[in-house]
Amino acid sequence: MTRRTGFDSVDAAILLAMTASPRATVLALAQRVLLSRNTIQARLTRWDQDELLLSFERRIDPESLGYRLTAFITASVVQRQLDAVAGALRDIPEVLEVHGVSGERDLLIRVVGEDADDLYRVAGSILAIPGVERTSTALVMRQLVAFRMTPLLQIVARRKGR
Amino acid sequence: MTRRTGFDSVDAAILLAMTASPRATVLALAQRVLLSRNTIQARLTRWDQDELLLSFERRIDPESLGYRLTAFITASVVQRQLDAVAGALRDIPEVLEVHGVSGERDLLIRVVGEDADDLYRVAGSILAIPGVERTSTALVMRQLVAFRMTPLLQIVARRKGR
DNA sequence: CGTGTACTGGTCATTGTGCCCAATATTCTC
DNA sequence: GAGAATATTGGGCACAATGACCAGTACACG
Repeated sequence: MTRRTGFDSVDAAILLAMTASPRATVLALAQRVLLSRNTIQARLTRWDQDELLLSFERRIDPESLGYRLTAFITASVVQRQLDAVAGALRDIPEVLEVHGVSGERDLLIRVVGEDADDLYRVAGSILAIPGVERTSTALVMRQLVAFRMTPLLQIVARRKGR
Repeated sequence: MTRRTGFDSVDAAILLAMTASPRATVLALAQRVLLSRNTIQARLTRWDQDELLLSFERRIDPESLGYRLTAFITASVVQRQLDAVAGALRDIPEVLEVHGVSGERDLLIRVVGEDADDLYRVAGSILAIPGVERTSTALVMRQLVAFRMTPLLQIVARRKGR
């Protein structure tokens, strides 16, 4: 019963509809996707049983909260202290996301700041974490492509199986 | 009327409640935040009038769609062709997000792939875009801190003004 | 070819929604 | 600090949506 599988093509179709109009009711979605209300309901229920959707926080724009600047900071860390560093990063509110990556640098950190000074302060407090060896900051100057999932959803929605 | 301003402390409180339970009804939110139902309703209405919330797509996990690998690709581009490159990137479904950044590299590109081969293919098609000079790929091996907004929300919720 | 799963169309009571109102706080502006 | 503009409140209303059922049917898989 607990499929534990991800989204199938039907899910993708529903997700597309929801992306188009997030406030839509279940009924509205049903006729948009040409499925019965019950089916939609069942899917939705499964989604939050299996926790397939990511946190709502993702829909909150830092800019609307007054954090106008975003930057990506790459950092090299002493491998032994990786977890400690991760913990310290978690304690910095302006750190929104941290990835452990392959390549020259070990961490890719997404941070925000209210303004240039603020961002500078945040960058400083990251560099101050014991175990962090080098950092370099790349300021986001322009959003060329805003986060999107639609193209992939369409692909998944099209492929009939699964 | 159209405040066009971002979120204030009350909004932040509501957003926190919504983050805690995204499926909560307006009534439930109201008593959680200790405000009247009408106030919540008014805020919500304003949010989607002013389009303060980011797209629902953000809540969809690529992994649940079968795209198990994520990578960040940095790229240098011929400045003149920046817009053309951005356009070409937009045509690649696996490209989820593109930022124009300061620093050595010009672009920071978030991509996904079904597996290593797929990711390699995607990286290749980016490198093939005219105007792209160099790229380097950083594979995401671990999520140290998953995207979050709660710490900032709490800060904004606390500060009484605005 | 049989069995289990998913989808359907239907009904039901309950709850939430969107909208209205007038009264009262609160905040802002001059 | 007076006055005006704006937010919040509590109340009420008709309507729509929800979640929960159910039995019948289509479908896919082994």
